[in-house]
Parts: sequence; C-alpha cells; structure tokens
Amino acid sequence: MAEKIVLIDGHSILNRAFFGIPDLTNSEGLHTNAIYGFLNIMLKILDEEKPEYLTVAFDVHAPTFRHEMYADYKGTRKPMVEELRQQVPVMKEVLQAMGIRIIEKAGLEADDLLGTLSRRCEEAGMEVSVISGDRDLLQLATDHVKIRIPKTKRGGTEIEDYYAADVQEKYGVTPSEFIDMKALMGDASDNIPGVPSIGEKTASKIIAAYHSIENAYEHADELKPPRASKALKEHWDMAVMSKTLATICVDADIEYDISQAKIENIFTQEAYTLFQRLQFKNLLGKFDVTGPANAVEDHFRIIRGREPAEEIFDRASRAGEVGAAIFKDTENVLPLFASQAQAGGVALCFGEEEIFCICAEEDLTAEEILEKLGETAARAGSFSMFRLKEAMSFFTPGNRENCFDGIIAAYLLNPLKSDYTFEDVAREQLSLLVEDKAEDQVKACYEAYTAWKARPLLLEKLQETGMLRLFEEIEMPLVFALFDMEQNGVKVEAAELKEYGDRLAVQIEKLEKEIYEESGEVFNINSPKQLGVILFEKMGLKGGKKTKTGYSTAADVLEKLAPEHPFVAKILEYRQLAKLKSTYADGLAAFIGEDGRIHGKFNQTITATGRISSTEPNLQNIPVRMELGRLIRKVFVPEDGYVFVDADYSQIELRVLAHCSGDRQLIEAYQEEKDIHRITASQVFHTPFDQVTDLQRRNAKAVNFGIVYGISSFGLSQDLSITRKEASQYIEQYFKTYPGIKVFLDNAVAQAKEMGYVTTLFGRRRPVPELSSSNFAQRSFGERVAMNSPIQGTAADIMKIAMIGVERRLKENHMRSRLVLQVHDELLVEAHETEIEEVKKILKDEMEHAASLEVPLEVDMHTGMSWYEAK
DNA sequence: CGTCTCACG
DNA sequence: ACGTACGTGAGACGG
Repeated sequence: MAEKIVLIDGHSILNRAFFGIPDLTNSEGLHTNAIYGFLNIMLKILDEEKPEYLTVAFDVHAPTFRHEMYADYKGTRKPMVEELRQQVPVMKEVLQAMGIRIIEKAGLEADDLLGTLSRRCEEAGMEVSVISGDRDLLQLATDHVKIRIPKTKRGGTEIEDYYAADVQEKYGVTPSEFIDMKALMGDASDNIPGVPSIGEKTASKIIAAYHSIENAYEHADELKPPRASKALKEHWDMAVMSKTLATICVDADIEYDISQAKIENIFTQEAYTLFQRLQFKNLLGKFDVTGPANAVEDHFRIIRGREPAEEIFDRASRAGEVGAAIFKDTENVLPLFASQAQAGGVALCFGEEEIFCICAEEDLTAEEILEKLGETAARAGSFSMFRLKEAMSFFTPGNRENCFDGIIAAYLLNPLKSDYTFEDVAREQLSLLVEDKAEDQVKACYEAYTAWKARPLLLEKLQETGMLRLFEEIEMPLVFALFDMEQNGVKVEAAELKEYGDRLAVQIEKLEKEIYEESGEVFNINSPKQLGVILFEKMGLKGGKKTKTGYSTAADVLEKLAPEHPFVAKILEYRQLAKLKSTYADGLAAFIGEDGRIHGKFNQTITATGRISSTEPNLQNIPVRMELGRLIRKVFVPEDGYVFVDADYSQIELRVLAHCSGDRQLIEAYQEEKDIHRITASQVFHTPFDQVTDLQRRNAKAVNFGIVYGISSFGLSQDLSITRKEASQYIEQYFKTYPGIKVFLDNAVAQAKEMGYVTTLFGRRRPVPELSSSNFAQRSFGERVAMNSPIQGTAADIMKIAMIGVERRLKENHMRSRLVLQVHDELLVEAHETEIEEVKKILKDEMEHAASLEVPLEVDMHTGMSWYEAK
C-alpha cells in the first residue's frame, strides 16, 4: 500500500480554530484557543488517516513574489488580531516539541509550499492529504491528492474531503479549471479582483464550457450573457492578472527531505510539559505518562487492623514531612444523607514509597483513626493536605504551625480559576494524572501523595513569585481563623425572622393585588420578560429596549419612570419586598442549625482580588442601606450573656490608595482626620472647606469611589446622572488636585501590561489577561482591574492580618468572646459581657495596626444587642 | 444552565 | 462606534 502524508496549512487552520473556538487563556494570560483547536483538528486527522509523514506549512510574513507583482491588489492584508498573533510562535513551539516538521520559506506563501510538496509527494507515489480552511487549495486536488476542509460545527469538527472528482462534482469544473474560475469571479478574501460583473454562477458556466480563460477569450464573442462577453474583453488584463494571483505554485524551489517529515512519537515529554503550561487538560490524557504516575499505584498499601495502623501513624509522626487525605465512608451511608458522610479512613504519605491507606474497621473506628491523624499532625515536621479547613471538621490537627494546604497555595499562584482540585495540582506540579475512575481509597492515596510531594514545589513557586510570606504569615493562619469563625457561627432568632417574613408576606400580597388590578391582568411580576411586556407594550411606557431577551426592567430604568407612574413605583416596592422575603427571610431561615446558629462558609479561594467570600448563606450581603431591609439585622443576636461588638474600617480602600500612591495632598488630607469627601470637594472645586456644598461633596465622594473602581468617565456619569463630558472634567480636576494618584494608576496599568499581573502591598498577585485583548471593552476592563485590584486586594490583605491578630489575642487571653462575621471591612465579635472593653481594645488595636501606612487606619466601633444596634 | 435582578463591601 | 464602573452570591425565570 502507498505511503501517506498529511500536509497542513498552518495559518489557515490556526485561523479557523481561532474563530471557531471561544476564547481560552492559560494562567499566564496567554490566549490558547487557536492552538487548542489546531491540535484537535490535527489529532483527529492523524487518528483517522494514520499517515507515515506529516508536515505543517506556514507563511513567512514578508511580501511574497506574487504579492510584489501586483502590490496594489495584494498589499492590503488585514493585520492579525493580537490574540491570534501571539499564538503563532507558541503553535510552532508545540509542533517542534511534538517532533513535527514545519516548513516555511521567505518569499513563498504556504499555498505554494503545499502545492509544491503535494505535487512532489504524489510523484513519489504517495497518497497526499492537504488540510486547509481555504478553498483556493481545491486546485491542487488530484486522484491521489485529497483536499480536506475542516468545519467547526457545534458538537465537533466535520471535514469535507475533495479528490479531483469531488471538485468536479461540486463545482462542475476540474481542479485546474478552478483557477480559471477564480480568475473570472475573483476572491475578495484573497484580494483577487477577478473580472467585474462576473460572479460565481457566470464564471462556472463559462469555464465549464471553455475550460480556460484563454479559450474563453478567443471565443469571447460567443459568451452567453452579453454582459460577460463585454466584461471579459474590456478587462482581459484583469483576468490574466487574477489568474496569476490565483495560481498556486507547484514547482517552487524548496529543499525538503521527506525523512524529516516522518512521524515518530508525537506525545513527547517536551510536548507534555508544554501542554501543561497551556493547560490543555483533556489532551494530556493522550500521553503515556510513566514514572511518578506509578509511584502511587505501585507502592500504596491498604492497612487494616489496629496494630499495623498504629505502626504507620508512628512512622509518619517520626517522618519529617507528611501528606494526608481523608476519605468518606461510602458504604454505611444512606443516600439521603450523603452530604453528612462519615470518614471511612485516611491516607498517609511520608516518602516516595511510603503511601498507606488506613481503613476504619470494627476494631479501629474512624474516630480513633482521625484522632491519631491529629496526633501525627502535631508530631510531624510538616503536615500537608488539601482543603484543610474542610478536613478540620473531621479532625483537629495537633499543631497549626506546621500545616500546609495545597489548595490555598494553588489559589495564590493563580487566583482566577473557578475551582481548585488536588488533581489539578498533581497534574500541574507533578505531571501526575489521577484516574477519574479510581476508587475512593486509591484517590485518597493519590491525594496524600500529591500533598506530600507537591508541597516543596508549591513553596518554591510561592517563593519565586514573592508570595511565600503572604502564604505562610497570612493565608495559612487565616485558614484556622476562618475555620473557627465558621464553627462559631452566628445566632439568629428563628421566631423573629419568621415574623419578619410574615409581615413582608402581608405587604407583598396587598401590592400584588393592586398591581394586578391596575394592569388589568394577572401575570408573574418576578418575570422580567412578562413585566417588560406589561410595562412597555400594554401600558405603552417609553424607555426602550436594552437586553438581548427583551426590555430591561432593572431598577435604574424603572426609577426614572416611577415619579410619573405610581404603578412603576409599586413594582419597585414589590421587587424590594419579594427580594427581602425570598433571599433573606426565607433564605436565611433555611440555614439556622439545631444550635440556633447559622454556620455559613467563608471561602478563601473564590475572589480574584484576595477578598474572602461568603456562601451558604451569603452573610456579606445582608441589607443595610434601606431601613426595611436593615431590620433583618435585628434577628442576628449574641448569645445570652454576650454583646455584639462591631468594628469597621473607615474608608480603608481610599487610605490604601493614599498610601500606595504616595500622593502628598491625599495623605495630608487624611492626616487632618476630617471629612475626606469634603476635603476632596474643597480641593477639587477650589472652595473653602466650610463652604463646600452638599452637591460638591456628593460629587467628590462619587469620584473617590470611582477612582477606587478604576475610573471611567462613563461609569462616573452613570453614577452621578451627568454627561460623560462633565464626568471627564471632574476626573481631570481630580487628577490635577492629586497628581500622585494619576501617576500611580497609570503605573498600575503599565505594570500590568508589562508583567501581565498586578500586586498588592503584601505581594499578592492578580493576573490581568484582558489587557492583551484587541477588543476595546475587554481591554478597558483590564485597565480598570489593574487599577482596582491592588487597592481592593491590599485592603483585603490588611483585614486578613487583622482577623488573624484578633483571633490570636482572643485565644491567647483565653477569652470566651469570638469572631462571628467578616464583611470585607467589618468584623463582628460576639463578646462576653465581662470582656467587652478588652474586646474593643483588641479589635481597635489589631485592626488599626494590621499595617503601618503613611496614613492612619481608622476603625469605627459600636456595641449592641443585635447586629442592627451594633452597626 | 444562562440571564436578569439585586443585596452587600 | 463600541460598552464598562471594582469585587461578590442567591433567587427566580425560562429554554
């Protein structure tokens, strides 16, 4: 059987993949979608065809022979968008790593390379497949040269195949006649002019009848549509030129040694490393990874019984470094209570070949195993796990100082991911692939091994990125502070909450009735779609469309209509009440535990900036701005014998900005310790401090906020309901007043552009991949992120330091008071009534001294018998 | 499961 | 001409 070669049109397939696949970026901010798509297409074809040889052709971006001849027509090629351009060299790197032959030659287009190679290979008796997205190449089709055009459709790529006969069938002309057809009809995408007024239909008819433009020209008078006849005679020179442009060269002078195109193993170690960097997870499965992968499978042992288990724990304790994982008992759990599954045992690793799975049995219960685990943690040199905070609901590590959480490390190294798993860490740090199907015990062994093995690597990366101290001194201690806070929970009066909900229900029902009556029909007020139709069609209000699915009924739209239309005001009120009832009254009630407290989760690996997030329920968005909503805070109460002490930072972000920018004016303004917005207004509007009007102050405040968010004239104009021009003037004035701020913000963007990330005062990094986008909106977003993240992130760092300090002091002094909530710039402590003054002192002290800035950190504090009172 | 809306800092 | 204020989470709707 004849040997096979596959020839790929590099740029064309890369281009196809780029536009066919949604944007992907790796953690370095490198766009990868085109490379990913290219590889998928290539692998699919290799799989199908199993060729002996493979070569990828690229254009060299210099004017080529054919370009030069008719520079006017071929000169204006659109520049490639940045996201695609940056992928080209990486694509070549990938191919090289896979040992795939690349061919490119200055002065030749990929088409010509492909044409020449396909001809030569065919002559050498081979079967040739040419892969391209470009139909131009159809002219190369023969009985042994197959042109394959991939189409990215939903649900995979389909490939259209063309031998010479297929071209004939589909287009009614032979492959070589295809050139003549192009010469007549032209091709806008390739800047081939063609003959005016001749399109695809006419060209096809003419060439089918006369086979070449030369022959057609000789019979020009007979040509069917008289218009075409005239055009061809008048524009014969265009036709000739177009034919030259459209003809792919098949005898270019290139050196090509077929033996270099031989396909060896393309899944090389080098390629694996590169794929990892590009984060092509599902392509990694195609590699045959040997080595570390077997460490776990080959060496783990299942330990049953008390004595052997105790021996392992003992050996682990004496080992310097220990990795551990807890696995669930899947056998003795009713499916209904799966979420409350008990531990089935633990896996331990303390050496390359020391991997053990210790299972609970009758003579050794899970409780005992977990207790031993805590003791082992206390005695080991280092103790590594994943999701330590979650694991701590099963056991108590005897020492918090030597603990390591690989998930937290992974988060710091790339805070943009939506989830973090030990499998990802194993793959990224150890090139270790964990089988999805592995049973729980085996998975736990992998997890323990990964915890043990990846720890030094992760620490080294944290060191390299300047985040080791952040990790060791802030994030790891915070794990325990958050754990304690979750365990503490916050007391919520269930009965009062229900009463509040009932009161809302009455009002909601009343409003509902009125709304149905006034609109003349019963509809779902909660459905923006239905509501939009009622308001803007049935009732004919003006205030046009906005969203893709219909009319916008967002509050800011409705608020503009409300003064004129009491009906709209009722909708807004209904919305407000419905939200309070469903999200807060009913929503919170569902989370009250048997101890009368809500134990929400405080998550450490969610936000891109370093803030903590709160879920199940979200306790960081309990209403406060509107009185009716604020009332909910009355049900958050301290235990008998306790009082709430609430402490919040005053304008921490602006103070961070003052410090980080070093702007003398703003720093001095803060050292005055007066109303900062008024000072800003006074300086920006050149008005004496005590003559600043309310409007001026309000505007200055909005600008201050805007600066923190990464100011844009559009955003500010929206916020203040002014024109963009006015907003621009405010911003300009602001920057004139505080020139240091402008320099700081510009620097942040510049640094992000250069390095690809921004940092906080404590070294926390946030990558900003959006800055390399060619899309204006995306890029602008990146700029705002670059301005905002260092500020928001530094404030988050400071609060974390404060929390750790507060927790530490409360514990050190053996106090009964406890931290129950964190709301970004606010801490809520449930203080024992004998400890109130001490708690206040600790809060003030730890919060104000969490960081030493050029401006003082100020804390406002209140006490009360509910969160409502204490705020 | 994506979109819209809205609660917080 | 475009189309955004930064960071979150949850509930409701509707395909």
